[in-house]
Amino acid sequence: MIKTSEILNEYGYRITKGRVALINFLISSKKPLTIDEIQKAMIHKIDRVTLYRALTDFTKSKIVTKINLQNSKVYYEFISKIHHHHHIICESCGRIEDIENCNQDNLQNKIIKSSKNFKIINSHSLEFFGICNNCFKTKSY
Amino acid sequence: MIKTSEILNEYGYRITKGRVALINFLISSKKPLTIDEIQKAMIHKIDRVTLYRALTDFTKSKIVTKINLQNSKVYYEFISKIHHHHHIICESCGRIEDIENCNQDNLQNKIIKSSKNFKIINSHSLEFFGICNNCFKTKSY
DNA sequence: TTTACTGCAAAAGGTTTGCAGCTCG
DNA sequence: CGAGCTGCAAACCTTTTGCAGTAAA
Repeated sequence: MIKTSEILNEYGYRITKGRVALINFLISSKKPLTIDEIQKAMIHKIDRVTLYRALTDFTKSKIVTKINLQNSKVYYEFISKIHHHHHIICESCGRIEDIENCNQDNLQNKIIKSSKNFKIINSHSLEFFGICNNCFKTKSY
Repeated sequence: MIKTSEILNEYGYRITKGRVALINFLISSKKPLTIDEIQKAMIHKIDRVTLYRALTDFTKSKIVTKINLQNSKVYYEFISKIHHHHHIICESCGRIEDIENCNQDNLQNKIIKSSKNFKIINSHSLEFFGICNNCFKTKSY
């Protein structure tokens, strides 16, 4: 069980009702969420502007990651220190599934070796786009 | 040498001065460009709104791809049918380098096998974020 | 001639800023 | 008490829409 207040403390944030609720919601959701989804879930608990400010802070502190799933929508997801993962998103309905399998270390090493302009890689993003089984069945792709 | 007018024809677009110039510029740039960069290069040749419309059309036709390089900036890049590639972007100066090495087919197969919700993957995005050699030297990371 | 493409103005969305008041430490 | 956090209004920036005029096929 993750102690939300400890996370906030660790990064020098104050323990406020809004920020605690936000982190808890992100943790429990276990998937990338849009600002709208977050705000709907937290209505009357936190203002939209405050939400933006908190998410910006948390992104800088790497408590949260900001993801772009092509949609031109921005998603936020709690960063689990335990498992780094990626996503596959359905281009039809937007359903998101985690992909645990990553194993880019090899590739990362190869890239560093062959690049003449880069020697440091800090992170990467890897997202897959497809059609989920449900949409495949119901919408005849 | 790629014939721009043939590309436009192939997808049923008209051969207009603006669209020809746009595709030519994207091809010659050989890297992802922001709307601003494109517009600056094409000033007095094409209106910003027209640019958006052309890029939206071309993205739908897969002549061009829209890329999100975390920056919260949107980039557009001409899709070369010859080599599928990815990018590494410098988190300090925004420099972008191509990565030819991809080889995600294996991973793609594994994902399809292990996913219970997805059987079709249409595409993927893979971007690396780091610090380029130049920024590393001059800004002491 | 027909319909796509274009440019301008305006609208619509999403995100950020300013500021005064509140609250955690 | 002081700095960080919050909410509201307003500003800002990017992208889209409406519409009339222009140009490609």
